[in-house]
Amino acid sequence: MSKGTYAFTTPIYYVNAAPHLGTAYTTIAADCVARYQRMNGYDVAFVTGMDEHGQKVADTAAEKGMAPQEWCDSMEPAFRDAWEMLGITYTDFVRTTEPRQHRTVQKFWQDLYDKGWLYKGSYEGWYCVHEETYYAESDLEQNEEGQFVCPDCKRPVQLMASGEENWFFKLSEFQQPLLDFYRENPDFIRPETRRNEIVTFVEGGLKDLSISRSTFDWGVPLPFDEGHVAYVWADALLAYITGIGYADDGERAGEFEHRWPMQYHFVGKDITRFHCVIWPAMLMAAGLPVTHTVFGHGFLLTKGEKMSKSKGNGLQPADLVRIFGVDAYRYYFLSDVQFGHDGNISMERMVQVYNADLANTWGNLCSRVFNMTGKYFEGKVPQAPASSQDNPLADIARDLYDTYTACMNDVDFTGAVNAVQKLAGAANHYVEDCAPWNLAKDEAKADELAAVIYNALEACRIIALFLAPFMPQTSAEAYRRLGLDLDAVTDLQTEGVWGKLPAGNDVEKGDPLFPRLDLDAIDLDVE
RNA sequence: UGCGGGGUGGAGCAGUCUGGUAGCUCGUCGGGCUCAUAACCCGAAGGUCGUCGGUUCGAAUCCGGCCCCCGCGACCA
Repeated sequence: MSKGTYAFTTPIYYVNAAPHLGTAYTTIAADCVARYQRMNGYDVAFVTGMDEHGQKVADTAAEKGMAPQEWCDSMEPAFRDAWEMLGITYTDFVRTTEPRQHRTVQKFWQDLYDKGWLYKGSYEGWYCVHEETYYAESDLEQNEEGQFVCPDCKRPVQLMASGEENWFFKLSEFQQPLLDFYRENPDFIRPETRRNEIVTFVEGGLKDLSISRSTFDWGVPLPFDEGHVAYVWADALLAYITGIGYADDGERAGEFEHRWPMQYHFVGKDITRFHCVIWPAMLMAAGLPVTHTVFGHGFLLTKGEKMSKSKGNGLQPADLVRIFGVDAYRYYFLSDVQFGHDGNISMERMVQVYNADLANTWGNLCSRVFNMTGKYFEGKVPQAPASSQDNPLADIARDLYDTYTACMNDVDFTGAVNAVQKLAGAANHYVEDCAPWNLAKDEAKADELAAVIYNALEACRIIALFLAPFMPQTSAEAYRRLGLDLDAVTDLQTEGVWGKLPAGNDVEKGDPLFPRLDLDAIDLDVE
């Protein structure tokens, strides 16, 4: 039945930071794709997880008086619960401390070792613990006390004793192969501005990458040199393949070969470099195909600034879910922020979008149409006269699948939502034009009334259907009120055809799907 | 210094790649309807598209100069 596999990931989130609006944003976007592709008949693999290794994690655990594993375990519920709250339908949650991830990391790097892509060397450089990266002295900055500090995080760096040896991956040999790859696969890095950045960076030359650490042991030991553990990125990136069964000889044997390469890695724009340079080079070295597309989305900004708690604008996902509900939360971030661009978000805007799009347009459409069905047809979908196929809503609905699909395949969530909302707007318009409340006063116009109500109901069904990847709960509820089951949908295209709503179905008015909100009445209580 | 993003009616954005009467949501003003969540529908006002110059029959869109804002610091996508 399946059209094939469709696999993608969010980043494997760093364990030291609980989920926030940013991580939730990436994850919601991925979930929207997951739900969409399932409705399209694909067998979806959606991998997320937690990145738990590295010195910073060990240090944090020590500060808390915990063993590293204990600290990581204590963070898992924060992620699992957040994703459950947001309705995230991941298919695998990979923790980098799991035995299967150890198997992946060891198998992968052993393979690259065997293939001659690694060598042991020392690095004459300065090391920043926070960034877990070495810097050349010429790249360093100095603080007020004259200390050398990390150019990225401004923290003091340590001079690593010469003779300290690490394993290096011959990344520099991939400069040309990567540039060729970018040229031949223009969709590999999206959006385009991100792509240009990466190309410029790689054209500037690549240094070999230190992929091991021997100064601490909180990581996966390299099988060919047990005194070294894998560098965090040499570990975390591989969680993507662990999540689809790489190095699994048990019940998931063969899954990796079936699902790789993936369609997408959805990442924040700050980590596109790791995904667009190091990761494809690692895969090329292993002789594996490269993920089709890395999408580096933008940041969410409040009042034009990056979000932060220290500036007092640290909205938490749970706060917004409490106020708006999970569906409106998802809808707002996916529809109002162009995926790929930075987006300004605010409570004012959220309330505005909620009231305009959800309460007034979509929710109210359901209310008025379902209510009239109750009033004029005893709560049953009227039999549509043959002529009802010919109406302005059917015309719009006919083109909707193509428009919507083109947007969704391009991860243009805003465009997809706008296409659906056009039908909702047209339906409100249509009801106004046809004025069923007048038709109901004239028995000679019973057929016309039936046609109008049927068409309006059918528009509601189709809107609910196409909004389902964005707002799964309310779409399922709208379907239920129409006497249908959204879970039974297996093919969006056929389900989206006009006229599928069966006459005679019971229609339930129900409470408003999206009660209007008053900004002034909202208890922010965010601090 | 450097790298990147951006400056479009009161607010937030789209349009810029592939030049051709400036579009959307909200807000404002006037009108209509009554099925509906003070919702819905119609109409109107409001922009020399940061700035200077160039190319062109024609530029928000292409080219060059300049000005301003933001990110590349922080719990972080």
